[in-house]
Order: sequence, then C-alpha cells, then structure tokens
Amino acid sequence: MGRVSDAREKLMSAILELIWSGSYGNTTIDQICERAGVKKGSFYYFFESKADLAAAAFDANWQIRRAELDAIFSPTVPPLERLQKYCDFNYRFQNEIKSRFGMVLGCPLFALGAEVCTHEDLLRKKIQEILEYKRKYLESAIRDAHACGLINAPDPACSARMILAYYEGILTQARIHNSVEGLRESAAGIFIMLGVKQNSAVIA
Amino acid sequence: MGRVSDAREKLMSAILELIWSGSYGNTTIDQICERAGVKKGSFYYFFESKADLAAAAFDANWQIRRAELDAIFSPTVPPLERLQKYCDFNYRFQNEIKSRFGMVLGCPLFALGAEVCTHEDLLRKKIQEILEYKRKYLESAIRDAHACGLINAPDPACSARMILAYYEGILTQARIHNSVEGLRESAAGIFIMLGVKQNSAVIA
DNA sequence: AAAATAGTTGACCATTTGGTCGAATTGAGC
DNA sequence: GCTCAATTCGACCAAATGGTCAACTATTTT
Repeated sequence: MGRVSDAREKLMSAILELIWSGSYGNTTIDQICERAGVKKGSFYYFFESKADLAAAAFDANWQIRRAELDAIFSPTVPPLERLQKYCDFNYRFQNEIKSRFGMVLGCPLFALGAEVCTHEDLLRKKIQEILEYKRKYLESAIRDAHACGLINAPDPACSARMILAYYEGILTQARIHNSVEGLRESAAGIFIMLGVKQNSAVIA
Repeated sequence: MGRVSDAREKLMSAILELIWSGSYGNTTIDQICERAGVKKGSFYYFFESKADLAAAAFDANWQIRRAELDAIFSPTVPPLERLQKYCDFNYRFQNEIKSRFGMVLGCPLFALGAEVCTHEDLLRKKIQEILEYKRKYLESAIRDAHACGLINAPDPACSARMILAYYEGILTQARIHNSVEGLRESAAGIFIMLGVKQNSAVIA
C-alpha cells in the first residue's frame, strides 16, 4: 500500500558514481540528490546519512558484482584460467569505465577504504567485508591450483592476501596515473607471484 | 627584515597529520589552522588553498623521506638487502605510527592519491612525481640484483612497477584493516615476485 | 470511495566553511 | 630607538552544507 518509489535505487547509483569519479569527502548530499533527481527530504526519508547510503550502495553493488565473479570463478573452470579471466574482465571493465567517465577509476572499494577507514566505522566494516569476499574467490582458485599441482601454495589464504594486495595496488595505480596500461598484463604478475610452473598451459 | 615565522611549517605538519589520520576531503582549513595554532588570515598569507598547502607539505615531507631512502637504498648495500631493509623500515615505521596515532595509517601518499587524483590536478601531479621517485629506488635495486645474477629481471622498470603496486597495496590493506600483520613478512612476497633464487643469501 | 499508508516537496534553519580585509604587531637591520 | 617589511589578528561576509518539518500527493487496500 501507499505509493512506490525508485528513489532509493536512484540515490544509490548516484552516490556510487560520485564517489567513484570523485571521492567520498568531496561528495555532498545536495550533489547526490541533484544527480539522483531526488529532493533532500526524500533522501532523509530513506537514509540516515551519507555513510548510511554509501554502505547500502556498496552492498547493493556488490550483489551484482558477486554474480559476475561467481561466473568467472566457477569451480568448473580450471583454476589458473579463473585468474586469467578475472584479470581480463577487469581490464575490459576499466576500459569501459574510461570511455564512459573519461578517466580510469580503479577499484572504488579500495579507494573508498583508504579514504574513510579511519573515521567512518560503518563503511570500514562494509568494505572489509566485501574485500574479504574478493579474497575468498582468489583463495579457492589458488587452493585448487595447488591441488592440481599447477603451483606451490601451501597457504592459499596467505597467497590470496598477497595477490589481492597486488591487484588492488595495480588498480589504484591505474586510477592515480589514469592509465589502463598496468592492467593489460596483470595476470602475468599474478602468475609470477604464484610461481606458476612454466610448462603448465594456463588457457585450457 | 620584518619578523620571521614558523607558521608555514606548522601548517604543513598540521595538514599532513590530518590528512594522514583522516582524509583530505574531511579536513577543513579551520581544522588545519586550529591544529597548527595559526589564524586563518595567516593561512591565506602563506598559501593559496588547501591543495596548495597539501602539495607543499607532501613535498617538504618527501625531502625528509628521501634522505632515509637514500641510506636504505645505498648502492653500497647488496641489492636484495636494500629491499629487505626497506620492508623492515616500513614495518617499524607503521608500528611507530600505530603507537603514536592509535591506528595503522599506511602510505599517506597512496591513500591521498586514490582520493584526490580525479579532481585535484596539482596534487595528482605531485603524488605521481613522488611515487615515481619511490619506483626508481626499487628499480635500481632490482637492476643491480639482476646484474649480480641474484634474480632474473630483464625489465627492471616493469618489475619495479609491480613491486611498488604490491607494496602500496599491502600498506593500504594495513590501513584499511588497521593491522601491521601483513607488513611483517612483506619482503618475502617481494622476493617471490622477483623470483629470488633459493640459495642466494639475502642478508649478506 | 474512504482510509490508510508510502513517498514527495519546498520552504526553512543553524552551522560550517572558504575566503577577505584593514588595522595592529613584531622583529630585523640600520 | 627608528623604520619598514613581514606577519598576525579578528572581525566580517557570502555561500554551501547538513538537517528538519508540516503539508501535500499518489497508490494500494478494504
């Protein structure tokens, strides 16, 4: 009963774009409302604060990303191929972003995390949670690759943390330098870190 | 002639601390002035804007860091030992930060870069410049290690970019998770990436 | 069609913020 | 101890910002 609204969704995608193409601190509630085409009163009808909206937006966005990653990291795909596909996907994605926004934007999660983690506890927790999910995709691929004898990674959780740090680092570098260049051969770096045995064919 | 002032320096260290322990966007000019014990009029006497001050502050800070890094990356030190020392230094440094600020703060440069690169061109350039210096330290160590036959790195510039991405990634992870844990064995990760030959003694 | 519910609106307010200015103050050099 | 440049100060301003609210509107349920 009562009327229905998509203001919630519009606000979420608005803040996502604004944070991504700019920053959290530089984004005002007025800006978010304007871009969403929603009045401030409605903003506060749906959300308590900017942090609250941001957390909801990243959460919703993650649900979409999750489906993509589930496909890429499907256990039916050979483990090293999963990593390769993941890198390819991100490379394509960042190129898409660049043509849409005119800039390479890297990983919104990591950039936001670095920005707000010291003074926005709700967001920090949300970001940690999603990064942990990301790490798990890597971990299982690494564990499977180890089990296949493709690599030597006795501690997959630890290797996954390393790879994640490396990959997020590359994405952030791409953002800072506004260049997708470093992402093109990113899988090679991962394979080096994992000590992929030379003769193992990555692409099945 | 005329009086002398240390307001400039006080403002620079104030903004540095505030950005570091918080963020750029979250830091106001009033806050900076208050922490520096300097009135706003004086702020605008010395600097044009927050971005201007931040650039000056990071520049000045870099001059100090540079001396430390020159010592660590001295060509008289065996190349892999330089990397080891670099990691050790940062580990100690982040621990110090943690006891002083109560939080692990990672690399202020990278965090700031991720935050402002899309909308503060002056800062972006300054950050790119300093990151490029950092990369060069790594590059020369890697080139020397390659020349000694300790590793196989035919493209030291490229390897250095990888290592830098990885290391900044680790530092940012440390910030986001408020934990120095991932930094403790960070040199090991670097050595893996460089494919350090097993039998080469790292510590001379 | 009435009632209840869900959402919208725009006016409004208190604070915060970035930024300016002229007058006052201080110290260095003569 | 005078002079003058360098610096400080605090008052001030306009705009931006976060946040509230009561009235209004649209939709669903009964």
